[in-house]
Amino acid sequence: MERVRFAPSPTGHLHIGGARTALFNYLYAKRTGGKFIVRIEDTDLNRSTSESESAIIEGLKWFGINWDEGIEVGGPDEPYRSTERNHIYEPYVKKLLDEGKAYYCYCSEEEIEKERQESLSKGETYKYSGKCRNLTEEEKKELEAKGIKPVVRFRVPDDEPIIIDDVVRGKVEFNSNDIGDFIIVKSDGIPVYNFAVVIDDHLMKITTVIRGEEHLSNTPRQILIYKALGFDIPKFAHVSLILGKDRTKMSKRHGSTWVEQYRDAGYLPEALINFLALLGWSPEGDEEIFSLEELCEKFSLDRVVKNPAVFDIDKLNYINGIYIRKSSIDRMVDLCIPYLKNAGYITDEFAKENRDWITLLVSTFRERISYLSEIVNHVSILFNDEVKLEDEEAASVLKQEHVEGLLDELYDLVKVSDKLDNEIIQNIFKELKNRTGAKGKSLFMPVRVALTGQVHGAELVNIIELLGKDNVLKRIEYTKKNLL
RNA sequence: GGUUCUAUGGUCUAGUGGUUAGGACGCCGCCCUCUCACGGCGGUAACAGGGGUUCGAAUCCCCUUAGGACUACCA
Repeated sequence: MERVRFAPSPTGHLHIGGARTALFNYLYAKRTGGKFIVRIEDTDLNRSTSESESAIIEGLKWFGINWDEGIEVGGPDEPYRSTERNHIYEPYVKKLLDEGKAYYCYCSEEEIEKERQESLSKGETYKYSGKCRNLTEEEKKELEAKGIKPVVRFRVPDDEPIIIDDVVRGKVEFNSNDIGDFIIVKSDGIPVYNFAVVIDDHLMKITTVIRGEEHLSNTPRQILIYKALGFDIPKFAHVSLILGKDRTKMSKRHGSTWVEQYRDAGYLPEALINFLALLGWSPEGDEEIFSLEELCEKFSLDRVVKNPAVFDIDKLNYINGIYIRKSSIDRMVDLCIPYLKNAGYITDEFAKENRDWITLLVSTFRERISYLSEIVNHVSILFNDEVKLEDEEAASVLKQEHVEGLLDELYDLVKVSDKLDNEIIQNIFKELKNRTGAKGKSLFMPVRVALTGQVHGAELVNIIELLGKDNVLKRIEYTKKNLL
């Protein structure tokens, strides 16, 4: 059975790239009937925070990506946070030390940094000198007496080819000569990520490691550890990165990079998932719109491409728009209310008492937005009491000769009806047409401009219904007085 | 600099030796329509360059170029 995992380090929000990695792992597990594990790799004490841990977990939950074993849900390999697994790593470090496959190193960071700078200035690649490789017991005692806390370094074997048979990239070959003895346990006794992942993945019986390409160059180090410990090496699948418009790794400079930011802007989780799935993976047919369930059935690592993908917000907007339009109106209303509230257009109380009105508003405007927060831009025309002419074109519509008479008739018609609903408004337009002889554009446009100040916009009948009788009358008065 | 990955329209991609190089986003046009949007239809646009291999290369090999990742007591 396949066992895969997502092992984020809690040093920030759930990044869009991390989300895709998690998604691919999840989809692969579902597709193969395997298990998906979520583990927190918090070996970096300085940068890890519990806030980001929960942010990441919340992000996954928001997507509807759940896991079979791991943090919060538990499982056979508890705990699922590496800082709590120190006692688990210890024996493996000891084993390596005892077998001479690792050794204590007392070099100071300053010393190492100096060596690094030197080789850098000479244009060489830095490799640890191996100075502490063969320290005698006496020398170690002496160094320790000075109070130096050693790190543990892995003794990298000479001239050993390391071949990764990557599921998505094919064979990738490294040579151990290019790798210096690297640190596996920091001086504070905490193992370094590269070491902890190996132990964790092994103990959790991970069969396929699906992760971002940024880890590809770490993989030889990890394979060396697998070999030294006599562990079976899992399959690796390195998925290429998501790039910004300038083709560098997506970062803050490129705009929103956290899933939280997309959620807040009003992107739907299923849309983001659909979009992310299409970044680096493609389905077999021409169809592109898939639910999470459908993706679970279709996903396959064979169809993951090697080349990096540029994050295209236009396409995301397109996909999100599709989901906004096809979701239940009730859900959209619930999701839009916070934006309307935030903009100061409605209150909680109003929302409770006027659900039908908000429903009409959302269904009127949802076909013109690509993300939910955009709705506030469109509805502003309903809430400003004064009609503002948008441009010259709008002004010229009102300058037509028949407009004043048209507005007078409209005023009368609205005034005598006790309420305005869709049918009544339709009838008012019919009657208006009879009385004035105006039809089509010359009938509707002046009304639209008189009421909204714009020559374009949503279904006019809906706008009138949303405005309501009083507002319509007020606006006609205002327009006649100020804009004609 | 070193190690390593990548290369089909502006973007995401299909394609695994013989295709009029397919789809999607974007853009443009038409239709629908009071307008805009939605929707429908149509169009625009690509195999980075150079060498091979082959009867035949987007597809296989090499070089060049361009871009990316890594190069920490970070992950």
